[in-house]
Amino acid sequence: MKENKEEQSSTELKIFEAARDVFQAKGLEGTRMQEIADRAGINKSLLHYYYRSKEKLFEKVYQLSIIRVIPQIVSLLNEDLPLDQKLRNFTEKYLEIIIANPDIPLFILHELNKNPTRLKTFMLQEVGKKVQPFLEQLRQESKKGNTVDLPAEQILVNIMSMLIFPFIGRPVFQVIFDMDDAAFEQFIFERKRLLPGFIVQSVMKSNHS
Amino acid sequence: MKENKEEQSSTELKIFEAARDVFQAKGLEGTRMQEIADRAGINKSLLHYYYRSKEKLFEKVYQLSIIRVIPQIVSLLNEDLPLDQKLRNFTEKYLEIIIANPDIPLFILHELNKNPTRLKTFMLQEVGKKVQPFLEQLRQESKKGNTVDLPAEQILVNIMSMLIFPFIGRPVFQVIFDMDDAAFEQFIFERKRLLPGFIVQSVMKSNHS
DNA sequence: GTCTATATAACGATAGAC
DNA sequence: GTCTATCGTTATATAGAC
Repeated sequence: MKENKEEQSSTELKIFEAARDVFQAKGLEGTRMQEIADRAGINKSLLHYYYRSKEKLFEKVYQLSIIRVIPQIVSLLNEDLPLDQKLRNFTEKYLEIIIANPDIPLFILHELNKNPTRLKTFMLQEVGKKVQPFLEQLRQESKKGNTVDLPAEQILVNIMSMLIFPFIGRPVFQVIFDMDDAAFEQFIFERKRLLPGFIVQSVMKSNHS
Repeated sequence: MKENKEEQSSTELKIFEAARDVFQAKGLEGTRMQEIADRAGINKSLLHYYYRSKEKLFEKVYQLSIIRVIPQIVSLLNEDLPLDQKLRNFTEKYLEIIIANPDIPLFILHELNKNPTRLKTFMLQEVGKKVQPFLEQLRQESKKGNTVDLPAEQILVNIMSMLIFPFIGRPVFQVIFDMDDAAFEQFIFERKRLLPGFIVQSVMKSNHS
């Protein structure tokens, strides 16, 4: 019962955090063990003492990056709420999660596209099962004529796209819209305020127009 | 007048195409010159004969990957059409472009996030200028009360997100929805049919409900 | 546990024969 | 132009002192 993550030696934790930062910024192949050591303020060989190899260290970082993000999403989709409230709630909360971890989506998806076997599929399959009730809820509301006439999967992809892509495409949008960093953060802040309503409005058929 | 790209020796072209495939699949740092040589069916040193260094070869591939995609988009946004038709047209055509080049978005965005100075900003600034008239058109229609009440930039980000992200997130969606490759392509085919209508419906206020 | 020093392998790049 | 052989560097990883 004392095997919490907090039990790791301070050094091991420092290494992990340094590795997470560098890996997320530069990817597996772009990362140098030396840079991780420097950032952690320790010697290079200590990396191997705690985590046998670069690959093993990366794997730890990668798995935990996913685990930190996925379960929160799933739980948001399974709350017992009417569809419009759930959409609003999900959009707001998910944006908060991603604002706190803006580099994770590109990190996960880049490595996953390079190496599709990296992700233990059972993790995502678990997510798949948890998402089914939400898709079913969408289908039920669709039958009742309460939503736009679109397959549930397409609707979910639309929502996830609008939530995640702005952070992946950030450097492009900043140039096109001529925004500095502060302006882009303002843009995201505005988005957090406006997107929930837009998504609800796009997905639900308003009954009072 | 004989400086067309087709004038390159067959070897030079083979190298370029091999490099493009490998770079797009594995990124700059993940790519080995040996792998490019193997795929091109030639010797490693020939790579340096035609393109001095790995960095220079990558730069060529990267610039041309962008040039192949960007101008088409811009032209679609500048056609002289009423907003709803333009949205429909843009969505359809852009999906065709991206279906033909599904790996390019992640390739561009990953390298751009790692190295924001890589992209000659003037290229994107050019895009920015070309996009302004479209944003202006959105604002005009918004004033007339014809569109959803959202800043033009937010609307454009929503559209680009729904167009591009499904291809970047493909491996995740395939597992969550339990799709094999054929099923996913069917999903995209369905999307091409349904998305234009959804976008128009989401952005434009229908006047006859 | 943490360091210094070194082994080992891989990669980009070049020299030189043909 | 294209090849073989090799250089010089850098990266991961290990050995061994403290």
